[in-house]
Amino acid sequence: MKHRPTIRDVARKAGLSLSTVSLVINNRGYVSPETRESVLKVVRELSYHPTRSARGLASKTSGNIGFILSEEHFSQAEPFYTRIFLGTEFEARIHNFYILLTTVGDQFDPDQYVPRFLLERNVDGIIIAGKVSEKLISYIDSLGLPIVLVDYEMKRALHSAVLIDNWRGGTLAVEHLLALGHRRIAFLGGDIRHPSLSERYAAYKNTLNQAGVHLDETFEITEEKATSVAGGTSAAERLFASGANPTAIFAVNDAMAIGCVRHLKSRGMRIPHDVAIVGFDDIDMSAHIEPRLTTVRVFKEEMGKIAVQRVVDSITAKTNIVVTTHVPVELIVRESTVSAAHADD
Amino acid sequence: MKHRPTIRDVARKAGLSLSTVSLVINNRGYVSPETRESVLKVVRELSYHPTRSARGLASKTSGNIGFILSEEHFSQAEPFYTRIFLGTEFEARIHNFYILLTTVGDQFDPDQYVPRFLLERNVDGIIIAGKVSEKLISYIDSLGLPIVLVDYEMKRALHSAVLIDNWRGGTLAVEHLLALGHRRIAFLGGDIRHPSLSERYAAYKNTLNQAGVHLDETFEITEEKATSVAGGTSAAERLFASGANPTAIFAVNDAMAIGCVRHLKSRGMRIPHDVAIVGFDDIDMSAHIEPRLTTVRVFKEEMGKIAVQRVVDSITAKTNIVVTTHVPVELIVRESTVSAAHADD
DNA sequence: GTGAAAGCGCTAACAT
DNA sequence: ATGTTAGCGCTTTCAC
Repeated sequence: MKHRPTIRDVARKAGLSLSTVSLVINNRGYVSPETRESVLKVVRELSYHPTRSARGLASKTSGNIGFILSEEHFSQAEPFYTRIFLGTEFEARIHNFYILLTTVGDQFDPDQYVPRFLLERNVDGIIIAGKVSEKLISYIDSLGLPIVLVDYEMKRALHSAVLIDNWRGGTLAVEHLLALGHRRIAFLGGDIRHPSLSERYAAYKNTLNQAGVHLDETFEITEEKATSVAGGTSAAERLFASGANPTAIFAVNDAMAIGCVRHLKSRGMRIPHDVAIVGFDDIDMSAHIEPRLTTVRVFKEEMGKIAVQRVVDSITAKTNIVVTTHVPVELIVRESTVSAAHADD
Repeated sequence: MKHRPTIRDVARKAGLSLSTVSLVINNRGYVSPETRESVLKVVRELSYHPTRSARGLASKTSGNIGFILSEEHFSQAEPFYTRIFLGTEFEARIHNFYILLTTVGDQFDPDQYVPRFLLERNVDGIIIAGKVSEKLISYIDSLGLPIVLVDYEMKRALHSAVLIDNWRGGTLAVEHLLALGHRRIAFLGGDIRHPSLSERYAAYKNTLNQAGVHLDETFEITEEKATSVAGGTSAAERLFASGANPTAIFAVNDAMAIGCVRHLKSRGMRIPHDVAIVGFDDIDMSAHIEPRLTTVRVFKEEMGKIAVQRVVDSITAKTNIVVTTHVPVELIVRESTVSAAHADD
């Protein structure tokens, strides 16, 4: 026998039929223990392994999970979503799936461009990270593929989602600043249309309210386009240009916080002495900038793992239960707040 | 017609045979322009797309490229290899391939564990990042799959490889320190068995030699197990514990450089005033630590892209040309060397 | 240039 | 519990 063995070879050598061998291999149906054992023996002897394509064609499954990310997140190699992606890769292997990555633009027009793995029927389920066009989501729905959203939710919860506990995170961050005695706490936000970010903003306002701190609109920067390092710098510029004099800043994510730190340093301000800063996400960099950044840790790999578990559940169980998971967060106190300025009112 | 169209539907509607349609779709063989156009018209009308599994079964191709990474690199989410991986994802989509990621342990025993995509014939070519067991490489060879190595090379160049120009990088780094007036330049290395690292070490020694600087063995730490941040810290400890008093340090990679910076700071030494430091790799963090790290930039995404191009070449051309690419490097001068201490001999 | 026919290797009814 | 029989949707000789 020259070429690699097929299920036929196994059946022949075991003196059984194709279907019996198939049942054993897929661990399905009822096969007597003796028969099963003899099949497995031959499988071992021939070191037989089913071919993915053949399986796929016959069973209409691919063994793949599609991971959809927005173009900008991917091209920037965003440390946040990259981590989530790596988390899915990790978990996928445990469930014997592979992850197929693709990116999509802001807009979605099915006549224009559709992720290839959807057209080719090359995925059994989809994980979507971050915000994408809702048209795309309904398109995928129409294909009957299970979808799990990560760090994004739609108005009506028709899909399983893995979300950050943004409300709690925002609350923890602001409470931390309050506990340090701060009262003039600014908010540095970006594109607040993303549900994760708007929730952090809401938590900020709520926490201050609860504490009886007057909300000052000049302390809130909420229309910076990009929630990036550059966006953080420019938001900080605008904040101080407006004459605001906060003693603490809650940045909507670490990237903005880092940009903000950069700007404050350039103004000769000392952190946390003059201004304390809290970020959100706990990206790798946060622990390495000077001063090390106090932030709200998000378990990014964990989110990816859970997303895979959910989508695998939907694929295998064929059920349509919608499960929304809020992954807990953790306040990580570091040097950007630790020796906080004293309250001044 | 309820379900998605097959090549049959296209053939029928176009009044042609399956094979003709297939030829058009695959852009192969000779089909008259009119026929071709009429096929494409029907394809558009039905919005037909071939199914990957069916194609794969018939043509014995998968449309996937396997990416093999060592377990430790992956689990640590090593920023270096992660970037290379993202580079491959990026380029793969351009060539209509998907990347399937897997990890392998240090040892390879085909009777023990073989990457699933190899057993399932689910990849058309392989990219290997970093050092893996040579047994694994020969095993893949025996399957007849093209291999491209990234940041690793074997004694005899039987495989295409995408390599860093480590020699030039090491030379640039040390020359930079020499130009700043340093003479007592230490080397902080890790597991020198990795060809990339040993080459950096060799370049270090050669450059000092060329400059007529005496090589002092107490200035060379070359048996630290891990080339990690922790490894850098411990290597730096040992360096100074031995009584060495360098004015500059060339660390074999940024992770070690960062660990070294950490140790120097804890000793109260000022960088670059007391000791200047150069790293290698230019991982993201390097630009964000304090002081910002002078380093040798490696174009990691670029390496991933080139690797995909090479493996796609081998897959499509079916040729066996071995191409070794040395990706250029770039010295990035930052604060960890910029106001260097003065030469003292 | 185009068509007919044979299979790629497997799964999934349906029988038995 | 195991076997028989059809395909899954495509590519690929080989005729014509």
